[in-house]
Parts: sequence; structure tokens; C-alpha cells
Amino acid sequence: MRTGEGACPDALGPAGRRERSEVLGMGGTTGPAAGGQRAARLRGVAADVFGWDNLRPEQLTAMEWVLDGSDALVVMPTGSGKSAVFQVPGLLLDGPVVVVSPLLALQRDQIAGLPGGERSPGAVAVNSDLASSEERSAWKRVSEGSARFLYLAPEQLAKDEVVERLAELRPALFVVDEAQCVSSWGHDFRPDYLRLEQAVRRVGRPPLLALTATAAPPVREEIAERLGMNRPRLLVTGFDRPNIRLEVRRFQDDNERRHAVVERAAAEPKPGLLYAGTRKDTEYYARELASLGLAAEAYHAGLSAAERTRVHRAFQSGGADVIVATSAFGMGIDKEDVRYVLHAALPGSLDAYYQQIGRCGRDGRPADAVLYYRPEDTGMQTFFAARTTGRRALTVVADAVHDHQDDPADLAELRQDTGLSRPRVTAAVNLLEEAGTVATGDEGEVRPAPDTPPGEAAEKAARTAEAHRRTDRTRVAMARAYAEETGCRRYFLLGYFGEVYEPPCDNCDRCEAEDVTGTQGPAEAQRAVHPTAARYPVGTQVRHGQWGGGTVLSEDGDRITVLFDQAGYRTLSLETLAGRNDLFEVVRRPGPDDDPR
DNA sequence: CGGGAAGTTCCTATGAACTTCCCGGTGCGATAGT
Repeated sequence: MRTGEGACPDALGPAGRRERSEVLGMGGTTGPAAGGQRAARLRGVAADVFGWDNLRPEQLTAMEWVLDGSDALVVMPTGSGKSAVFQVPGLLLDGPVVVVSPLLALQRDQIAGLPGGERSPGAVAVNSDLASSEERSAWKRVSEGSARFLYLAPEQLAKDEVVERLAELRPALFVVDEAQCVSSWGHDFRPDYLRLEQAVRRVGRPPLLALTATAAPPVREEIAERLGMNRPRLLVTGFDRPNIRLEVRRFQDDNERRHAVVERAAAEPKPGLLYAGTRKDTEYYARELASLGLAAEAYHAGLSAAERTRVHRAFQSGGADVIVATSAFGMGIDKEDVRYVLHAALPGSLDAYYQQIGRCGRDGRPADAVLYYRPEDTGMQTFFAARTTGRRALTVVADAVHDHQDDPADLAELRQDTGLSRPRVTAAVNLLEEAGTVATGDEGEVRPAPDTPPGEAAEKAARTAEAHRRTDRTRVAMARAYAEETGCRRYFLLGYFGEVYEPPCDNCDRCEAEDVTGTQGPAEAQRAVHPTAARYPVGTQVRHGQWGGGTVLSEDGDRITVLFDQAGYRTLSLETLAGRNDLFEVVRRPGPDDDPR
């Protein structure tokens, strides 16, 4: 977050976002707390230590929750002072604050952004970059209290010695920053994200605070559940970014698409971001744009650390016109004046898409988010969604857990027994545990559930993995549905994030197309753009004979999109459903005071 | 799941059409070698 501007971070104003916050009781019962004295103390710390003279009401509310010791999930846009929510109350708590953050570079930036000198609240990061003497001194600073904030990647908390040290220090607060990673990375890529609950329990179960800029309702629920939050309070500020113009261009031919992407990137105001689907494509587009005279740089995880740092700096300092990147680029970027985000391929989910396009137009001035789409793009995303922990690994790990029945093994021992890599063993245990066939104890030992033979355990875990695959595939399907949407794109996108929105937005290609055609459009399209008479308003609770209970996310012409609790996202044809009360029924229509999730 | 490079077939041309095979995104931490 930005510091040193002498004011509280407040990006909501300039960006023109709707300053609507919702305090949603996911279990908690109260709205903003009244406590004037607590607010005064928080304001004092904000002003004296950080130099922020104003706190926004949302920030203050969340800070009071933290001070109260409640678990809380806060969804706020990047640059809106999210970090302040733990930094300010953290200094009023009795004990160190653990901050779990996914990238070491992000940890470095945050620590560097804290006030220095005498007023420094003190912050250290412990990770594999440190020499052993540096590591010792970092821990010493935390135990002496000269460092209040301890930044860790989730992998650190998989180590017994780290957990034991922390347990002795009795942390006063446990923060999970970029908490969407729990859902997006925890299942396979970085499985230690799904073991944070164990770690929190083992360090004395301090109050939990999860922070994220982008999380659709099912992601929020997964974060709360996976972290083991206790009746968490939920604060969500408005998602809409009205200054970002939404557009999708559809192509049959790949070469035509490539030309169109290059032309657009070259013609748009600078600077911009171009997301490509593969590393190879980032190099291709960067080369093409460079040949047109643009300062274009490719960025992906295959580059050396030095090269990545160089490109990152060039972007931040304004020395690059366009960065052509894979999804590796972006987290922690805080640049105000990005004018466009183009996608040369369909992303794997709208969660990823919204996060990526959210990186333009932070100054509130007009910006473009354009998706260049081919139906074939879903192929690669479906391929990624299909990869998961295999049946073989589940069987081997379930057997190993069972063999240790009388002398339970921890993850390190299971790794030795099975010969599988650390992430694979962790992912397998996560699945077995989610399926209820093993349980992890307070010492990190993994025990089989009573009366569950290993074969059955592996079978159940495989079914759990299959359910995750199905959900991932429905996320790809939703990204595709956005690309093929015929009504207002903002309405569709915000519906995905559980936000009620009244179209037309007049700032997307579909709304503009309707304006041009006037009343000549087909009745369906008219209804899609002006669905004031929507038969199934956003938030309507429904029940489907095959897919069970769900929530309506959007209505587009003769189709509605529903998020089913078990079956994921589905698009249903109203024609098919007409008169089939046995197949489909409305359980509850949203009222004015309803939770719009 | 789909694209693209490399290999194979047609059967006696010097390329075109087909088949096979491999590849595709995110980062931590630890290890091996300078």
C-alpha cells in the first residue's frame, strides 16, 4: 500500500468507486461497533505512527473488530488501505502479529512501506533468503517486541520449529493477506495454504483476519471454512469499477486475433498490460510490439529473478509502455495510471480475470479491459483444471497413514515412507482430511479415521478431488459465458461476485451496441439489457432437481446463471424450465434488506 | 482440450496430406555447485 503521502490511503474517492460497504453477518451479529474510545485510540495510532489523519468508516469498523478479538474477512480493493486494517490495531494488541503473505517480494514491499526511524512499528520476514544469523536476529526482534509484525509464507508454517517458536511467543493476531490464495492455490499448487488452520491452532489460536481484494461469495466461504474461522465478521466494499470499460472481441482465426491484439496494444494510451496464455506467447507479443517501436517487456516465471525485478521496476517507474505477461505478473502492483489490460487468451476463471483487469484505471480515469477470445481457448484452461492429485498418490499416502496407526507419522515421515514430493504428500493428506478419512493432531501427526480402511479412504478422497475438478471446470465455463454474454457485461461480472447491479452500465461493448441498434434489437436482448422485470433477480434462492440448492447470479435473455452449492456454476435455459416445478423451483426471492450474496 | 512440431505416407513426386507426440501457469524452500 502507499505510504508517505501524509494521508490515509484512500483510493476509493479518486477511482470513483461506489463507497458502499456491506457488513454481512456470516455468523457475527453486529454491525459497526459504537465504541468511541476504541475508535479514538485507533485514530491516534493511525495519525501518530503512520501519519494518516483520516480513516474511512470501513477501515475503522474492521479495525475495531480486530481489536475486539473477532475473526474477520475483509474484501477491499487494492490501494484502499487494506493493510492498515491490521497494522493500526496490531500496535494496540498484546503480542506479535503474524502476517501470512504469498510472495517474498510482496513481504519486502510491505515492510519497506512501513514508517521507519523512531516511530517504526518494526517488522521482519522469515524465509529461506535469510542466512542463519539473520534468521536468529529476526526471531530475537520478535520475541523482544522490537518487531511487531512477522511476515511468513505459508510454507514456513509447515515447519515444526517455526510453529513451536511461534507458540512460545503467543501471537495476538494471525493475518492471512491475499487470502484468495487459500482457494486458488491451496488445492494443488501451494497446498500449505490448506494447512494454515492446523498452524493457527498450534500457535494458540489467536484471532484470524483474512484480507483480499477479489473474492466471489463461494471463495469467501471457502476461505472462512478452510482457515477454520469462528463466526467471522465479513466486510465487503463495492466491487464496481465504473471507469473501466469492458469489451470482448471474438475470433475464429488465431492469426486474426494476434493481429488485432497487437494493433490494439500499440494504439491504446500507455502504459498497459497484456496478459497472454503461455510464456511463449508473452515473448511473441513483446517481440511484435517492440518491432512497432513500443517499449514492451515480456514477463513470466521462467525468467531469471534479476530479469523479473528489472521488468517490474521498469513498469513501476514508467519506463515500459506495455508488459506482456502470464498470470505471474500482478500481485502487489500498485500503479495508478495503467490505461488498459488486454487479454490475448481466456483466463481460467472470472476471479482471475477481475483481479487482472482491476490493475488498470486505479486513478479513476477511463481505462479499457478487453478480452480477445476464441472458443478454443477453453481447451488449455480445461486441461489445467483437470490436473489434480492422482488416485495413485492418494492410495500410497492412505496406506502409509494406515501403517502408522499405532505410531502416527507427520508429513515429513509420510514423505519418507512414500517417496513422494513434499507438495504431493501435503496435497494428498489435505484431500484425505477433507474427505474425513484422516485427521491431523496438535503435534502435526496424521491419524486415520476409525474404521476406515485405506482403500476406502483413498476412494473418498478421490471423489473429493473430482468435486474440486468439477468446480474448476465450471469456473472455466463461467469465464466463457462472460465472453459470450449478450447482455450488459458489468451486470454479469458483478453478479458473479454477488453484487446486485442495475444495467445498463453504458460502459461496455454490449450496452453500446444496444444504444446503436435502439429498439430494433430482439426482445431477448432488450430484456437482457433492461431486465428490470427479471423473472429471477440476482440473489434468488432456487432448488434444482439434479443440482440441489443454489443462488441466481444473473439473467441474460432466456438464460439464467446459477451458483449451485454443490454443483458449481450452471447456466439454465428458462424455456426448458418453464412449467417444470418438479425440476426447478424458487425457494426465496431477495428482499430489500437481504444479504446479496 | 487443442496447437504445433516432427515424423510418415502417398508411391516415384521433391510437395501435400495425414498421424504421432509433446507441451501448456502460478512460488515457496532446499540443494548442488561456483
